[in-house]
Amino acid sequence: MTDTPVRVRFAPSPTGYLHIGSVRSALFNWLYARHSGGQFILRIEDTDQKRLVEDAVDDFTRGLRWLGCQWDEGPLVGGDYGPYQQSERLPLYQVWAEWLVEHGHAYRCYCTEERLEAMRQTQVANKEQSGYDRHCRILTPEQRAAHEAAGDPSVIRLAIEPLDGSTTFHDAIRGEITFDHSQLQDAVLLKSDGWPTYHLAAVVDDHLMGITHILRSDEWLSSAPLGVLLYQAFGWKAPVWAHLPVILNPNGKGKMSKRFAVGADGKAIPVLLKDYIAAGYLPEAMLNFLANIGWSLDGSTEVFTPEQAIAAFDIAAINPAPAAFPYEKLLWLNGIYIRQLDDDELYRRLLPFVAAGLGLDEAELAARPELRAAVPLIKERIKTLAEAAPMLTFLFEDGPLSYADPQELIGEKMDAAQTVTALQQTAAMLAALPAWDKESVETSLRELSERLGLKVRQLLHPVRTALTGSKVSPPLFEAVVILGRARTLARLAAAEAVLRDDKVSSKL
RNA sequence: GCCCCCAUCGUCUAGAGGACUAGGACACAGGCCUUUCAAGCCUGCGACAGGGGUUCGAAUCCCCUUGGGGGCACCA
Repeated sequence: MTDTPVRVRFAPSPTGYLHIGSVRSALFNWLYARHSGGQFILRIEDTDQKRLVEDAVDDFTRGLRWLGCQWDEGPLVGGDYGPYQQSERLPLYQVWAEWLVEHGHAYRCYCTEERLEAMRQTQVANKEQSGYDRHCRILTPEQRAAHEAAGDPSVIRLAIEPLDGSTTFHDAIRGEITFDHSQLQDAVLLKSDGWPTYHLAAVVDDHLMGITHILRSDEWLSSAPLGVLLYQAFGWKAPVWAHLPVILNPNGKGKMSKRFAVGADGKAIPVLLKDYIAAGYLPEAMLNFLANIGWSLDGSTEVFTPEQAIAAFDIAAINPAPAAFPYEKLLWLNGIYIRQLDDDELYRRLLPFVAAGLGLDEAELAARPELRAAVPLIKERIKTLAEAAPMLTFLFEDGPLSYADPQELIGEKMDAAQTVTALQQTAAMLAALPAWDKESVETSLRELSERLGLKVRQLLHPVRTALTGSKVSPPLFEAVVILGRARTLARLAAAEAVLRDDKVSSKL
């Protein structure tokens, strides 16, 4: 345990919606905060004005809450270390950037974009190492005065020092990591418009907000020494760094991009949390799934609660290797969680999805009895909430079904005539049934199949197809009950007629 | 190109020198159950990237090679 209370943060940039990889980073931070009884802070890093996406912050807060990772400080909830939006903290960064200049750890650079671009071109042409040539680092006081007098715009750059040294820091997942200073850039800390870059803003905020552990994506590893040097320059106590392994495309090729990901079968899969939400994944499944990428509860337990994860979470146990996104496993897990829900709860969650899938108004759907009755029938058959609607359309169709291929109505090892007879008999039997419940329907149909000398599956095939429009459907006896006697008899008659017509036409 | 990180079944992982005949899970294949499809249960398939060391002993430690990933902006 640490001597000071643990404070971790998730600091997304509102340049896009919540990416599934970011969500994993947020989750690990949250798990660690809860594990150690510390605070989880949400901070918005909106220093790139050009790429701002208007409703991104809303997407972040909704996504995090959907997952169940509530932050202790940040947007919507406040806190003692605010504001939690970097655009509202500009003076802070300017003050600290100035401080660095005054203390010789940073310097103003007056290089124009044109000069920088020309320098890059030359470096590429000569196959030299790329990077800023530190032109303005060695300006004389007179030269600086001249630039200032001329009103030339400037940025503030970090002065890497010593230039021939190296920086070593400890990563809680990977151990000691050393970077030679010859590889480091005199990175821009404050842009010419007075806004900070990530390097400055993150360090200033992490320090001012009392962040003790920085768990962030592996992509930041290369710029970590900049952060270390900055903490040193400021004379601040450095936090613990832990760089989380990146998540790769499911096919293992390249990291999952902001825009799309490639599945194992080469097809695209969603990358944004909101798309997973819309596809009908459960938050409890998503949390469980994400926690299992780069970390595991005990190596053998696949399904576990947030409480279990919190209790067992350990930064040092995180696997440093990049991981392909195991999409198939998410689907499987989601199915597990769906089956764990009780029927009323599943019904509640299904409502908006089925309404959307069927093109019905949610209130209208809720007023009907079919969906609630069908929940137990589809529970074991869906892996996402969105998959329910297509299986249930036959229950909400009030008119006759269309049978694209009448041949599909014909039962196994049966002909059209036999099928017609079977459908007729079924209709007659069901019409006369005294009670309309599952047992009565099942008993009568089983008896009928015996009487007709058919296997149950043989009889049920045409009945199923006639009633549902498909060879595949939820369990038939229950479906018949939900469908009701009127629609059942109407469909049986319609199917029989279609088969007759088809038989006639094929004989002509 | 340069720097950094990583390396166990197809995939997610367990394994922190002897308990490894390398465990679990997804996927896949077969079987059972069965009114279709599922679900469930059972069985099977399947890995320590390669090469050198260190050690009585290496998946575990070191080195090299190879492979994969990430980063090299007035973006984060």
